[in-house]
Amino acid sequence: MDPLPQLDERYYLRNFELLCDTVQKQYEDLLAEAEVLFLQRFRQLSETARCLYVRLVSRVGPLFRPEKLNYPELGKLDSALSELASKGLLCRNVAPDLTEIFRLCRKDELVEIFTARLKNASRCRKGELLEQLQAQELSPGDCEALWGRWYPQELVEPRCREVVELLLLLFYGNRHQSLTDFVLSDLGVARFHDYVLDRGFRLFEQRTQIEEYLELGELRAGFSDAVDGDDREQVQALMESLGERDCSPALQQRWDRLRNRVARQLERYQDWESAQHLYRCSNQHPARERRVRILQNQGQLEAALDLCREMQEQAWCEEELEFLQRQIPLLQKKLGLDHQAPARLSYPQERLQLPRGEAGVELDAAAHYLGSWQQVHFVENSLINTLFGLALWEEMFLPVAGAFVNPFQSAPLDMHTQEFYHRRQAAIDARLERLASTEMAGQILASYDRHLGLSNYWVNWRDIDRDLVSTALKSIPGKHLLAIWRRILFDPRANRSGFPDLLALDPGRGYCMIEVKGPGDQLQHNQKRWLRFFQSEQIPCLVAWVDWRDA
DNA sequence: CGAGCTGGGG
DNA sequence: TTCACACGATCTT
DNA sequence: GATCGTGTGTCTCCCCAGCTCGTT
Ligand SMILES: [Mn+2]
Ligand SMILES: [Mn+2]
Repeated sequence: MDPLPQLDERYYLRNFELLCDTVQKQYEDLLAEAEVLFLQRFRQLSETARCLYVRLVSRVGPLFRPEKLNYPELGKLDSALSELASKGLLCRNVAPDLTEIFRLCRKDELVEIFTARLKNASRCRKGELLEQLQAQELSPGDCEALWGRWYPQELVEPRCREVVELLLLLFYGNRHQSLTDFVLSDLGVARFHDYVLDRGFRLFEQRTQIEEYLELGELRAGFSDAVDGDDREQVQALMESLGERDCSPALQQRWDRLRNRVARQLERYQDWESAQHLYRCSNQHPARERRVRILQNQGQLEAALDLCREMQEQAWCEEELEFLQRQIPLLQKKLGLDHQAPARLSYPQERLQLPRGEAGVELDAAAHYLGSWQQVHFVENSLINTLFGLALWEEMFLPVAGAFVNPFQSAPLDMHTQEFYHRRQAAIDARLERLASTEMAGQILASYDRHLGLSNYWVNWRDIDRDLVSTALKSIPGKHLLAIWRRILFDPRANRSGFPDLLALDPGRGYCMIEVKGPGDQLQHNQKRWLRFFQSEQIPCLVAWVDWRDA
């Protein structure tokens, strides 16, 4: 590997300032007063103070012990801390609660602080000590007193974290990327296709859309807390706010996914009414499937069947359709109606007796099939998806309006929506046509060479090397690949998974995709759908049912 | 004392 | 946050 | 036996220091 390049000493400050400038240019009219004020104050700080602030908000916190901060490039931190405090960007002398004390201190320090209240301290784990103290229900005052006696200095806390969060959201257009994306890019760890950034496009056109995104994030975090704390009332409260809330089209999917998760939790609490209500508000699979199952479990079979019929009019996705094909005959049978058993899926299969190996069953099976094939690769989804990404690379990064909003994207924003194919239909059709009519392997390998190492949501550079791409293309007919890619395009989100474990190859002669099933494992729904498709396209595949042979 | 985990860092 | 799997409970046998 | 629900591992780059925790 190439050595990583050196970064400028204060790279993190440059990155943050670039981010601030970009957001301000693009979104100035949507910023609230507090956010504008933050940017003003931040810019007035000395460079050292700005650096320290960026360091602190990039870390977990929320509180810090100043003597533990170690930033040699910033020199003594006292004046920077004072400056931050005087500009309102830092709180000093913050009182920590019990959990925060545990985060800030090592175990031996905790024993010093709480020595009188702890038993068997040396034998207990840190978590057990925390439980001991929590059981004693120290008042905040007690806690503060003990802390003050032990720690003579002031804890500090950077302020306006939520403003920084908002700036990140506006810059990236999501909540999972952060300043580290700059670093990874500068270091060359993550490199990106040279796509056209659509700075004229704004993901948010009104303040309310920003608020909605933030609210979604808060409710999601609230749900996570509620589940962790097994807090049934909080889940109930979430149900109320989620049911009523009306959503912008852009966020509808995410809201519905959260509704589904909350409703699922209500099911676990056996609160069928609330769950039904929330599922009814959701237009995202598996909301309707869950409603059918709830009705069925409550014995309301007619209602369940009615809902199934309604769903059949317009199924939301293949998975839902298959659910209906299984469930409708079942309900009819229970109701004593005429019914027709669903057509059973048939596919090539065989049983294998193998000695138990130490690695996964897939590798044992792969070794076995090396007896009849020249190569066997354990690739699951990675190979087909990589070929898909290589085939449609240029189309993936076409400058479609609103597709690229930050410099660190490995796919367009509409990748998972129905629109992805439609917006690029002419280009994609032309590309597939070209791949079909002229030598496909050369074009795909050229894409491999041209784009090697660039981040692409579909392409797995680590596991799929050039030889494998080349051999696979020699062995799999282009017609098969085109059929598979068309099916991926039909629903890129659902159809990017479920491929068989193994690809067996005789280079230039033939291939077979083999799904390995160990004892007790069954075919997943997405695996069954691909198997059915392989059958209809006469694509060679096999399911190998393994059990262990005693050695 | 050392294996293993976490958070911070480039 | 995804994907595949293991395992146990239950219902469809 | 099939199906369903739940929990788990692995993973988002790689290295290092500091820390935890269980073993000697
Ligand atoms: Mn697998
Ligand atoms: Mn398998």
